[in-house]
Amino acid sequence: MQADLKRAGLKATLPRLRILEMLEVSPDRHVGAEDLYRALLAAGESIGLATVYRVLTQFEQAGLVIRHNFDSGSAVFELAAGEHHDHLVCVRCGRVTEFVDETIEQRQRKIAARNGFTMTDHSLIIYGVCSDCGRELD
Amino acid sequence: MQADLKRAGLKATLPRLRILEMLEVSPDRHVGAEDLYRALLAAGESIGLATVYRVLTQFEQAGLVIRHNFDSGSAVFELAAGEHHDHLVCVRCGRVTEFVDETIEQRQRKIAARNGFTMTDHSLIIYGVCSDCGRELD
DNA sequence: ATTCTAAATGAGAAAGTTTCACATTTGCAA
DNA sequence: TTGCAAATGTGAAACTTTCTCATTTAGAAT
Repeated sequence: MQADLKRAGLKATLPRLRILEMLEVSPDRHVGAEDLYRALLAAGESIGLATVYRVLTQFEQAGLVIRHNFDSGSAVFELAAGEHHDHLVCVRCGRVTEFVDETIEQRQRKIAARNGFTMTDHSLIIYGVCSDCGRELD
Repeated sequence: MQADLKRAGLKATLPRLRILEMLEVSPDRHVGAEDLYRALLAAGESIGLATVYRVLTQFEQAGLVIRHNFDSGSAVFELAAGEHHDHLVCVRCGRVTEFVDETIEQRQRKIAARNGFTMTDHSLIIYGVCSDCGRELD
């Protein structure tokens, strides 16, 4: 925990520990900065919103979290545990499901190469209506 | 031109015509609302920024343009001419290249189905360094 | 343990993007 | 032409994110 931060070259400060903790404990793996901030307040911590943004950006740079720009307008963050994956986002309830598809991964690499790009990252988001929300539409 | 708007159920007003025109003429197919606004001013039009946003949103809803949320923080818009495609974005110069890959399209549909999602849309962005920018790195 | 210093934080201001409200204007049908 | 609903321009407002800077804190060196 503290070690994760040290390894990332970051001082183990209280706000950083709390934010990391919150990300690990959070019911949804994908949370916005504002949500995280409110959750911290609700948990009795007093951490400034600016710190939340700062720390999330540092975590991103350190590879501890991943920032996603879903269609919502504001970014969501996810603990970078485990391997790379892509996302299915429900346009009704916002539910996020993760998936991996090696075929797509391969083709992306090919496409980048074919176009002379050195791929640094990629983002695949499938938007749709999840099974729960689809059922509600009688 | 006027017909495109009528067909979309939108009155053929001057601002809408100018914005559509600008999108067709624009050197990059992918432009931000602010850029578009400044281009209109530069062209001697006096169209409010709010109108640009409003009209772009209407065009999006009418299927005339597509809104993308690249990593830049603000949205970019693209004329919805031609068929669906995905994007390669250069993280250095911002250059956008389009591509289509039927294999990826198919697998996406499969993945959505397998997860009980009714796919409404999707967004695949490959980030990387384009050939020009790669060359500059000595 | 104490002290010291660079780094980190909190608070609020500020910047950037997008939307809203409302008085005025405009497209279009009668 | 005229009338009216729809659209626009302006500026304010909402929202997300970053910045500034005085104060606090983690951790290294005593």
